[in-house]
Amino acid sequence: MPRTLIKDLKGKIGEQVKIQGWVSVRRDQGKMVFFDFRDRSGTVQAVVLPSEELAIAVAKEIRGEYVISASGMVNKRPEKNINPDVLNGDLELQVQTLEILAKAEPLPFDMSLDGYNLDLPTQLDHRALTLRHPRNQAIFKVQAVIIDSFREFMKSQDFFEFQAPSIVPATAEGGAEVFKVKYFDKDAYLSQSPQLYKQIVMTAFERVFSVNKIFRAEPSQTTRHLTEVVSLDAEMAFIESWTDIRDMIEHTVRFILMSVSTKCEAELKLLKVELPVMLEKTPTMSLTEAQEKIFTKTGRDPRGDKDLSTQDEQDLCAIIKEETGSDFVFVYGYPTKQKPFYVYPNPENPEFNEGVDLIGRGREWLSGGRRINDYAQLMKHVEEWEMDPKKIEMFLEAFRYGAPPEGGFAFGAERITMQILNLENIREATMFPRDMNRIDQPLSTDKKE
RNA sequence: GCGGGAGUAGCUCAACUGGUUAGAGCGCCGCCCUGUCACGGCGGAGGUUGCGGGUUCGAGUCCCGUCUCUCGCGCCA
Repeated sequence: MPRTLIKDLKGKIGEQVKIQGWVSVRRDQGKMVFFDFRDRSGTVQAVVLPSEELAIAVAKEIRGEYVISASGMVNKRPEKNINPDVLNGDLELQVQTLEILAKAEPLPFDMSLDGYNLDLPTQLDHRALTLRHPRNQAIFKVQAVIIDSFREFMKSQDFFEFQAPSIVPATAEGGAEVFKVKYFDKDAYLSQSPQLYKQIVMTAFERVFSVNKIFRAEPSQTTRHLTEVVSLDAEMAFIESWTDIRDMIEHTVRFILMSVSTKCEAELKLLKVELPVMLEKTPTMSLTEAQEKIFTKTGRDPRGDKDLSTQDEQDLCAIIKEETGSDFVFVYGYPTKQKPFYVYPNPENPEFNEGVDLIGRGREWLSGGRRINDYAQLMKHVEEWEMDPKKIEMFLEAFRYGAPPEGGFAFGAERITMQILNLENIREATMFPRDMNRIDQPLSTDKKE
């Protein structure tokens, strides 16, 4: 008999079926035994009646996470036994034959829905097991929808997907720390960002995006930093103003939120998450205006700071939420010297640039902005930023031979998953997180070889 | 890098100002249960209180050292 998926059982009431999957829990009633049964498509209750002597004998052996194959009749439950609170609570499989496909050792912790309450390090130490928990599956299903919908929206706007390299030559820019790798008898580095590559590809394909891993050797052990990240990057040519970038960011994030809302209803319900509110037009202000607003509303004075602090972001979001109802705010115009060489300075006030950040629910979601496309201006910045032109020659060549006005943006898939789901730690939104102190296993100093 | 918090059973936690044999829930093992709802009842096993030293009649608790985890800030084009 072919295997039936649990999600298809509703249409098979009264029929003989075979289902295969994992046992989430066994409820042994003595003479009869119940199981909660799980496959990739859903969960259902199976019941073994006392009359099925062979099956009962097998059922008594079964424990959590055993993999079993069960055949029997799909029954509608009697009215009084219907449970509206669980999936498939109105039907059950009445088991006739039971086969154990794989045994499982006793679990190291409680995997039940109610009892699942692990410290994050414990959860990550046992990722191979905790990945099976419905809560974690919900998080990663949402993440898959986020990445899919980014691709879908970019393609709908005629963006071209390219593959950015991970192995790169000498560090082009200061700032973030990089991982050095042995490259035959030479040195190479892991890419921190596809920034320069996406700008190169933009000069050929106009609108480009990439979904790729980036690596950062920042010595930061926080709830929102990883050393290995999935970066969602976009770059577009022929813009008229940095506001074209702001608008594209807004449309992209709106599309992602809508996709999550329609495709992940069950997951959002399980995770008890409400999506943030994005207005028709998201409030937009300069860094200076934002700092002024924080000062007048809170009395705390961040005016003149080179960037928004963590506290500033929280305060600003609270103020904007109260004034407009929006969970998001765009902030543009950062001190030119504080940002990378390629960011476009405001022609009327070159002290400030045309970079823009989207801040939501008190944290930075993504950043982008207009870039310098004029070769002479770019070379002037290369000089002022004391960079070695030889190290970015491929990038410079693209701009030496005609590059249109352009800009782009980038954000981390794990970070945005955390933001959308209101998770407290980015590691929850990462299947196999890498940080200073962990690569699958903790990197304890006393365990070092 | 700076500052705070924590480390007790497989997991999550408790143990008032130092005071019997360090407890509970869940999990595990055994028995019971014909409609359970990630059940229920009875019983049982399970601990070098991270590690090392010190103070004390007495240390999970106080002191010193050390290791690990964690949170906040900084860093993070």
